[in-house]
Amino acid sequence: MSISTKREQGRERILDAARTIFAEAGLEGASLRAIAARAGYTPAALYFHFDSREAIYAALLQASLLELRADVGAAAQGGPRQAFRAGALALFDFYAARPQDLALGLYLGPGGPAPRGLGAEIDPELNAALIDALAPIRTAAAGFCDDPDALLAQAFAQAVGLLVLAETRRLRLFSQAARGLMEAMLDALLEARP
Amino acid sequence: MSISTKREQGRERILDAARTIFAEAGLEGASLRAIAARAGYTPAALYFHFDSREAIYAALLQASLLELRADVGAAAQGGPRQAFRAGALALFDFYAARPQDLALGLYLGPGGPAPRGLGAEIDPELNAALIDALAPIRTAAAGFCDDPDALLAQAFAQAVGLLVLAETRRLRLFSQAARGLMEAMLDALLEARP
Amino acid sequence: MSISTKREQGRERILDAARTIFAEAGLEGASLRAIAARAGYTPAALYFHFDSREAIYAALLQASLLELRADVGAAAQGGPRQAFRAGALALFDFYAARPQDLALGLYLGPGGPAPRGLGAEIDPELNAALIDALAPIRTAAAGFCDDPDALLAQAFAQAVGLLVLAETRRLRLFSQAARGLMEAMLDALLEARP
Amino acid sequence: MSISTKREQGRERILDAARTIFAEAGLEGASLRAIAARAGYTPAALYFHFDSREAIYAALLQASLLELRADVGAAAQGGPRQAFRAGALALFDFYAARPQDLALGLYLGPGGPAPRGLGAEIDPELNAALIDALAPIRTAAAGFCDDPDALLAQAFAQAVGLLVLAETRRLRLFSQAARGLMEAMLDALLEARP
DNA sequence: TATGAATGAGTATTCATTCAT
DNA sequence: TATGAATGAATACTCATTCAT
Repeated sequence: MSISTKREQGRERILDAARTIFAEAGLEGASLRAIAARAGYTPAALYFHFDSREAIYAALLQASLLELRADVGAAAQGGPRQAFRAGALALFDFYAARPQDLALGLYLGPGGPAPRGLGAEIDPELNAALIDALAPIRTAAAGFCDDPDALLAQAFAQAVGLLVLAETRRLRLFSQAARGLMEAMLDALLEARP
Repeated sequence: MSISTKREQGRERILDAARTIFAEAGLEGASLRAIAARAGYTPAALYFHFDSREAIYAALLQASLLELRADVGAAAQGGPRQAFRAGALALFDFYAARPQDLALGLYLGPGGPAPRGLGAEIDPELNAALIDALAPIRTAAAGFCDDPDALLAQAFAQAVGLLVLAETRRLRLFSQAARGLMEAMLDALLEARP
Repeated sequence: MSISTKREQGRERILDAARTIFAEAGLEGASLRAIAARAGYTPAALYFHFDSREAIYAALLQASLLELRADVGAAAQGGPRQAFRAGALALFDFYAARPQDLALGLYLGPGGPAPRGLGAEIDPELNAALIDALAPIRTAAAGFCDDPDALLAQAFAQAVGLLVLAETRRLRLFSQAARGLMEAMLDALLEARP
Repeated sequence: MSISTKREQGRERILDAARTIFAEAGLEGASLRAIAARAGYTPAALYFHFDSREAIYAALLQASLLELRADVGAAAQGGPRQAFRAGALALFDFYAARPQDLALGLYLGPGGPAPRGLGAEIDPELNAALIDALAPIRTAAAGFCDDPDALLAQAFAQAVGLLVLAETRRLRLFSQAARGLMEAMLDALLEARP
């Protein structure tokens, strides 16, 4: 157990460093060297804890998705329609507060939005975690309509779209009004399924 | 005319090469060297036609936005509601067919979705081109509601969100059903504003 | 004559541009491109007026040495000792006022003080111009001692040394007191040859 | 000890290579790549030992100044006047034997004699080392006159001027007679302060 | 578990120069 | 006389990764 603990400590030290760097410099600046330096390690040392730079990203994303699940799960309470609305807004708020996690989640890394996957092995695991995190929203949707996947997808897409456009400052109004637009869109979706 | 043509030829040769590389390797792989090699040029030769690598990106994006404007303008015909719907779907279809242009448009370059802008000087010009391209959708929306900016933003965000999630394969269903979801969402938006 | 005039005009335009760039950015920044741009020419156009970048430098230096000769000649008046002193000080003042010309004169270009010569062909010509410019000082020295070359060399070296050290800020005091040191050194030299 | 030795070995290998390249090709040719190649290293490997190309230059200069101090200190013995004379001649001899060190010392890099310093942080350190190296000459001067700074500056400037002019072959006679001129100048300075 | 040392491939950009037109 | 187009070689520096110790 002490060994396992020590191992965990090393991992956490690295992940904390990575989080800090991400917040400060984005995915771009989060080079392995930078993370190692911040963690007080040599670059080579990171390879005892992670297989590659991508594995660090993946671990970070995994942790982020766990937190997302907690947030969404806590919010999606009450009747189905209200739970759906609150869960989707929690999703929005989560990523609004941590834009780097969204970038990580989409792996908006060097190369754009579809950078040949996150590495074949880790993808399924992460995808499962994502589906898990969104499950409460889907479950709520299933309570009042028969195509919950569609509703979930639309809400998710709206959140991601609004946040990406807000982050990239593609339209002025987005920065301010994004949350209001998200709410209005959810209301429209709900109204359309009486 | 022959002079202008020759100059234009060089630019087009480079832009075509850049387009090809983008499609093959994404923004990530579209290094200046790679573009030059594909165009059959020396890296240095590109600097005769463009001031920097970013200027090539900008030219590519500019051209893309012009085409988008044409597509959207052509589609947004008929009564306001129908024009809105058709224009937004044209926007969706445009980027569905050319995902790299979306990456370019968001400049999802190294560093995630908000990489400190495209360089201060060219940003405004490109943003204007984007607003221009979306104008027909906004105009149509203004024909049947009093917050056309909101409607435009929601439709734009939905398209971007769906496409980004489809491209990144974040949810299985997206790839197939994205367009249907886009349509349904537009219908919900329209229904909510009778 | 009109042809010759036009040719001369082109040369002067380039040399003026080069002088400006030198003053602003030093030898380092005086690339052929920069000079051409400042002159309103294409880089390639300069090759109709000069054989190479070095040839431009050489022409600049040639002109500078002509001006130096004028200054020194005008100053080296009166009795031999006084003429020597005044001539040497004129030399000092000349380069103190135009440090870039000193850099050019020594060709303190990339590579230090002895960068394999200024190009074999132009060297002799420039050297003759230098000897010419310094001739009044030597002549004056010949009026009161029998080793005028030594005196000239020592005075020249002292001026160059003081100015180089002042320019490079190697010793604090140099910047202020350099001229006083030059005078005192000349006086010591004169005293030593009564 | 073995660790320190190995690390030192790498640094020395690089510095030796740099010295060789300097001697062969001057500061100009001493590119990072060239140094690395000569040392049998990859360019990237140099960054393990030094922070930048300038840091290599600085280390070289630092070492040179230490040797200069030793030479000058050893020579500046005996009564004040004799110590001054011998110290100044040691200075001259030192740089006469290693002209590249003089170039380095003046950092006669790209851009002429005053290329905006060696980088703000290392400058003071190197300047201190220079002052240190010259201290024995100054101390000796203080033993027989009340403006030792002036005397030091004049002697230093004369050495630098003679050597620069000799290296650049600006005057034929310099190459041969430079040391004699240096001696005569020192004698004149001493005579003028009885 | 961690380091020191090193690699090889890569980055964008600048340079003086050439040559057909 | 001048340009537009292009070259080839060079620049310092960064990257993720490997491996012996």
